Amino acid sequence: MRENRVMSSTESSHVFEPGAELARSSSPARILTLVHRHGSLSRAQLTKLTGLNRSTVGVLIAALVAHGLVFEAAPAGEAQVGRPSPEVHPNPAVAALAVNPEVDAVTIGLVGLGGRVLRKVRYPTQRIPTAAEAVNIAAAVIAGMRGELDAQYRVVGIGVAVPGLVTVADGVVRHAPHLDWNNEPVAQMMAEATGYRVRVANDASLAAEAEMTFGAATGIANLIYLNGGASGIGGGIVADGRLLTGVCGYAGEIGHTLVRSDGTSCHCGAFGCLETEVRQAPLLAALKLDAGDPAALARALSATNDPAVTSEVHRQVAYLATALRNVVNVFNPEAVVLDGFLAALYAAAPEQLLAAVTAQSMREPGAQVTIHPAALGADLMMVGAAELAFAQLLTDPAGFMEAH
Amino acid sequence: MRENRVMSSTESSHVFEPGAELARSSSPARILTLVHRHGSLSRAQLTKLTGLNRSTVGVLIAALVAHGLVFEAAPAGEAQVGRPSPEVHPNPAVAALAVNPEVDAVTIGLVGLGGRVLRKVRYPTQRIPTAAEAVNIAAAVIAGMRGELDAQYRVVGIGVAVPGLVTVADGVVRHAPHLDWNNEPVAQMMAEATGYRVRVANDASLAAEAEMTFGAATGIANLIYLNGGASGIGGGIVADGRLLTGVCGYAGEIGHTLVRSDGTSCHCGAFGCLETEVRQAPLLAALKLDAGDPAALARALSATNDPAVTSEVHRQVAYLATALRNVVNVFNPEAVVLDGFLAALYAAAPEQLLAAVTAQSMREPGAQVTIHPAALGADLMMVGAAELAFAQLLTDPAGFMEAH
DNA sequence: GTAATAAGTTCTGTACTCAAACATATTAGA
DNA sequence: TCTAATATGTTTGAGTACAGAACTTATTAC
Repeated sequence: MRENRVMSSTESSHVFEPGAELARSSSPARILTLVHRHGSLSRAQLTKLTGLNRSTVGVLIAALVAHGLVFEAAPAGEAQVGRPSPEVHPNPAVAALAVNPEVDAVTIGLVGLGGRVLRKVRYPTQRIPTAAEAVNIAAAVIAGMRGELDAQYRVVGIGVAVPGLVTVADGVVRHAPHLDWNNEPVAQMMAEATGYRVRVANDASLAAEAEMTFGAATGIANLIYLNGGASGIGGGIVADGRLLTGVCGYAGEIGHTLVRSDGTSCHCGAFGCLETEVRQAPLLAALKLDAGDPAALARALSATNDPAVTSEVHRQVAYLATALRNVVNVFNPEAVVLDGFLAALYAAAPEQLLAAVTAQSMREPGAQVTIHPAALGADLMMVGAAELAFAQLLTDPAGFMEAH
Repeated sequence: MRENRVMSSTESSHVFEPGAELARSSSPARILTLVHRHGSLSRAQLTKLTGLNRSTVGVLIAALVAHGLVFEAAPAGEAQVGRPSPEVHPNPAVAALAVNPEVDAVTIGLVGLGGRVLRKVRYPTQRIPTAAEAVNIAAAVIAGMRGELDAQYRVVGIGVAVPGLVTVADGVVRHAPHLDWNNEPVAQMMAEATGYRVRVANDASLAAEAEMTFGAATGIANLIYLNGGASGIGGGIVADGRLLTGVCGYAGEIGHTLVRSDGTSCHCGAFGCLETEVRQAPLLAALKLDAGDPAALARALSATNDPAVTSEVHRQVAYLATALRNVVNVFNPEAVVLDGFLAALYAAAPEQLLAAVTAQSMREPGAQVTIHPAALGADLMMVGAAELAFAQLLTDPAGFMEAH
């Protein structure tokens, strides 16, 4: 357990160094990552999945057990012929903190190795929080959990999911339009306020990774994730199993691609963006709802047959299809995962969306792609942000445990 | 030297297996790849670049020398203090064949390890070649070179660059609209016709990789490549140093993204694509040229001050900027490389394009991106296609040389 | 109760890599 | 011209990761 220590502002080592995960993923890393992603696997399954010799797998798991990262237990499922293979479980006491500032709340969570959300605290705010306020709220909640954390958990760090452009290397939020944050060194602020190691990234990118790792697109290596929120559309792209980041970590802004040449101008500086044409507000207005809960929206959409609503749904689905046509042609993804009100929109007119995407896309990539609603729901951001904090541990378990 | 043997159609091993390069890039692979990409490097430089111990580097280079993949020579440049470090050169006698079918010709090349084009034969065709004709032409040219190849070279295989959608895993050209090829098993056909191992991929994707490896974007890990040809616009995307392929290898079709909602319909099934709005033909028409040579086009554009030409240039640059805005927001690339008539278009109005891209893109990724004309010119496709054939050798030099 | 099966365990060999000590080829300066 | 400084190649010995073979163990099938 780590001691609760005060950090000086020069002690920058608690901001994760970029390139720390450049080290080629080692064998212990592969095993720990598999166990983390699957929740639990038998030694025999790990042997098959890694392609390593079973004697080697034995040694590696023993080391992970010695480090307290995993534990073995008797097999649970129905028995097979042959000696039973013990199941390897991730140790949920090895945990990561997740922080997700939004326009109306700051959510703080604790996520165990294996991806289970162990604690979640949503702290509503009266107005849009500043970066300093968000950090203070998170730090206060974490301070409140500190006794429990130090007694029962090994916390590997904090992952912060921010709705905006983030330079991942230094953890600076360059521009979060809806929070009105500009050049906020969130990683440093959070590290100084809590003493934990901190990494920051774009929320939709983390969501994309979480959906690939634990959600609707488990095991799919090429996927597009799009989340429709009250304030806009965020996106994340996973290609060949890796999240696309671009040079600075800004990649994935599918919400700001052209879908309508004569569209209205967008806060991003352009016009006719997906985000300006496909919005939650007109749907809620047509339905005379004011709550932004995606599930309620989906229910209301399926219940209504008001032609004004239907027409708005069709209009938005057409623009969404155009955006998807672009990304399907450019990425040849296996799946598109829709979250938030976009999932509700899809549920309201699934055939229309799929038909429009297929018609506009090039034949071959268009025939490949499938569309799914997101699966992780409320815990998505916690899991995604935690993944950010787990990354270094999963890349180099032995090195990480020795260093911390 | 491999013997000239006849292959049966069941002998499918000569189509490269997918996933063959899944093996984590080994140390000999890293050294050979560095030498191949740089043309030559001193042992001291290799030690620094790989981070390996110099004794290890010595052993590895000795093995590569023993396999005849590289050779050492006295250092050429100006001398430094200290013992001179011998330069390691790729052996150009280890070579790959490159084939590039186009609407008016089939080009066959021989490219040595290190990326130098050693031979190039352009075989013009009277009409658009069928897949069988293209394979026959290539096989005939290769048969003609066979004596020289067997005597002086070790040929690692054939890479084919096709302007169309290609399933890389099995080497089937799904759809090449301008060649009018559909579901042509080019890898298998070429393997049977020549006896060599064959891999096939999209031409623009290979060009993107070649520009990253040897051309205008050397060492840039996140780049967008766009090539404007007589028949359309092809694109390739490199993210984190790896070419994006998508699930089936169709990724990169930036030519088929929306730039104009009321644009004309495109052969791809959609409308308002970059490829339908930005075309070489109207530029040539305005200039009263009929040759499609990009260099001549660039010269003519810079020489003219005909307002009709200028207006067409401005119109096309505006649409190109819109397409670039989309990819800049989605990928956050470090560089955009423009080739073919798009390079001429850029040369004609560089400030306009850059200003429009910067204005429309989100501020942060827009500020990051630079625009470059392509550097490799005529040899680009040969180098790119050869890279496809070299891939397996570069990934596992020892294993490859033992097996072949 | 015995065979078949599947898997964990132990032991040994090999390949890769590093570090240290040593050898060598060059420049800088006395 | 000689010597020091420097950078690098070379040799040797040791450590680590991993595979493979032989052996052991726990389960099902008959």
